[in-house]
Amino acid sequence: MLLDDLNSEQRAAACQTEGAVMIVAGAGSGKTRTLTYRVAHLLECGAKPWEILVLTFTNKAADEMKERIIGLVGKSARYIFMGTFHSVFSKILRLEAEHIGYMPNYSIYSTSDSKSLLKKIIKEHDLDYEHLYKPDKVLGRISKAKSQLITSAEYYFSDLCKLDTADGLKYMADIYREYDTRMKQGNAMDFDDLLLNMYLLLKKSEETRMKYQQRFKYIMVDEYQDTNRAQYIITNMLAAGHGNICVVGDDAQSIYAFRGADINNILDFRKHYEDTHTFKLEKNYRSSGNIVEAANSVIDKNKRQIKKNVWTDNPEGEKIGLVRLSTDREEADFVAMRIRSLTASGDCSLKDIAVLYRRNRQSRSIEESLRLKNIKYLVMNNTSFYERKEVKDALAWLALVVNNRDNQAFERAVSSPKRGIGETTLAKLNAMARERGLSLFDAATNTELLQTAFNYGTIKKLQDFCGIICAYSAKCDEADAFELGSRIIEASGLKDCLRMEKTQDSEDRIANIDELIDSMQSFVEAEREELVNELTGESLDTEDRSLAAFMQQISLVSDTDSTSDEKDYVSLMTIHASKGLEFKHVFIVGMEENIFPSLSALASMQEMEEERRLFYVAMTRAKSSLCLTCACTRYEYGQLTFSEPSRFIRDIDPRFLAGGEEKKKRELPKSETDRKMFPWMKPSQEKKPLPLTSLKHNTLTKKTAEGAADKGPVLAMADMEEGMQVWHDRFGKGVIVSLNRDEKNGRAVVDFEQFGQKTLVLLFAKLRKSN
DNA sequence: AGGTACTTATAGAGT
DNA sequence: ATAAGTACCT
Repeated sequence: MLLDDLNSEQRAAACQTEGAVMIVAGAGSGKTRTLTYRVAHLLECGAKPWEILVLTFTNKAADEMKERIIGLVGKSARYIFMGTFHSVFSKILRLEAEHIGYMPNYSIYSTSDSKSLLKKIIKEHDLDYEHLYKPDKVLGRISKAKSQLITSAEYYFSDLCKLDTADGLKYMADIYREYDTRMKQGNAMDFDDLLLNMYLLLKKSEETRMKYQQRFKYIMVDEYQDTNRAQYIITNMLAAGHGNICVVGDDAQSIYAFRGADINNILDFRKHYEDTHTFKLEKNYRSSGNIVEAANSVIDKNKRQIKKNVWTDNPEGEKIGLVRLSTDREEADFVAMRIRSLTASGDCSLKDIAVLYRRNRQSRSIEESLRLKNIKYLVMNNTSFYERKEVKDALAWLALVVNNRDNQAFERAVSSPKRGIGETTLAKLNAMARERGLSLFDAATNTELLQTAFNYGTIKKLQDFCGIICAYSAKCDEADAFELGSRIIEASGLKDCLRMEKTQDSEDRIANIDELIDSMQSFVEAEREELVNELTGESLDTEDRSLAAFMQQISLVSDTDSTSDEKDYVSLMTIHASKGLEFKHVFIVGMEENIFPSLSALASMQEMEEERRLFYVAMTRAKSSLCLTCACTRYEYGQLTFSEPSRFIRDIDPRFLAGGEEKKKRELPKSETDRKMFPWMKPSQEKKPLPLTSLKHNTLTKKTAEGAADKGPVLAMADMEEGMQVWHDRFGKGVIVSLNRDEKNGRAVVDFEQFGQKTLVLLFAKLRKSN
């Protein structure tokens, strides 16, 4: 019997197929397992695969779950509609495009496409794109609006717009509107548009809404704690007919508030569905007793959370390792060495090991050390492959063929390879096109128009280019992605250019383009296989082998950058990327203030708590061993910087930390120069790394008024906010508890580390930002 | 138009 | 350290 593999609470959750269900699932409590069996159970009870919609947060999670369900119930599970919000919605929007004023072949703009369009708009309006209206910032605000389902037209009247005005960004709304207009003209959507437009589609057309409400009879949402308002509303809309919606989440693992995730969704869920069946999975099957307890002791420090009792009956296991090294290089070497000894003992392979870090760039030093020791590794990174120039160029050609109106793609494709169309020509063409509301492509194919501004040579160049694009666009409906795509890339001449260079670098670039072509081939073949299996015609994603479908898919797929063809490798990834995964042995590196927690989290309590949850996520990835490392110094922006151990280390109950026996093996700097660089190291400590348990108190808390000199300038009232860490020349370090911004009588209650709570008159107190 | 040399800001996470 | 932007040259 299928459900025998579950414990009673898991089984109860899996069997509750009807109505609103909320599963609060602690780390390692068998959440995926429960969801998987729930789907299998639904199918057993007679639901059809295509009536089930499962929304996940990452593609990885979706793929993994699909595989597991296929393992349970067989290949019919392929027809379950399962994927990330973005990929599922992009497929629906492709089918329903005309209802919302789009063409089915719309482009999906990456963040960098969006930013470059914004920059262009901001420049055109003679606004300051370097400081005030930084594309990054502007896109962030637009994204925030969209995640709250505020359209560009509504934005003018929104609270967000008032905030902009307060921040001196009075043209934000205009920029948003212009951006929106251009995106529509270009038949393009950004990531947030996929959600916003899905919402608009359901809202606008009752017929469509009913269609999907009836189609998706059972809806499941994974990682519910990381959904934003838009996702909350849309899933409710889809479930509005039958009310069969099941959400799974853990507030302690909410780590995407920065991207608009709203923890209130979990809380509001039970208000929205009055008779919600709630299940709590608290038994941890993953980690050793020590790890579970240590992680609990950390998350306990957060104030805002739903109380949970995560427990395990796994053996206590090893204590958590803690090592401080002198430099980031040594930290990396240490990790590599430990990995060596883990695998040498024979009870684990590289696949069982992960190195986690807060920021992508930290992978560098780790990679170097691993390479040096010949340890195979794989960096799970979202960008690297598709951000490479040659890949972007090739993709621009493909994008332009699929969607002629894609101006970003036009600009990139027309100038790579170089064909004598430069800045000047493009500027003129841009102006011309905008004046008439045409796309660059349409302008460039309009001979009469061109003759008003360009000489014969330029016109010829433009039209030759457009001719190639046109020829392939005409074949979009007949040829599949691989067939068409590989021909376009050949015709682009990109590879020919590289071939002529004949350098190692150009060889690599060609290989990258070939890899892209390979991925088109496997896209086409994967789809083909599905077609052969069953022909119900009911599943939305079985038939589409077109280049347009390929382009939309890869825009939403994060890439795993392969540095190794081996199957056995150490995994390197950010903590964010590690969510949902587990490893026998986990290293968390860079456990340092200003890295983890990150510098920008210091300002608010909310962000600090999110960082702590992130640490909780990191710790709970480990099954049997966990090792934390930090360095005294590291290079940042090419400059040597000094670090203190992370405050999160203090959050761990010392009972679960290792004493330091294995650390004796490590040697610390002994040379004369090193001694000068690390004056705080006493000779006796040089024999072994500093045990952090003893170190943390003196390093972290010893900080008195003498540090004031290196503090920042005195804060203005407007720059203060509750939860902010501040420095007072007399009372030292503290946190703002409450704030009254009255101009003359403004006061702040500050909780000082060493002096307790004080009320300060802001007019006189010189508060500085503390780090 | 396009290449090269110099300057500057920069990186927090990812669909 | 490095990518991106600018100034200047061919």
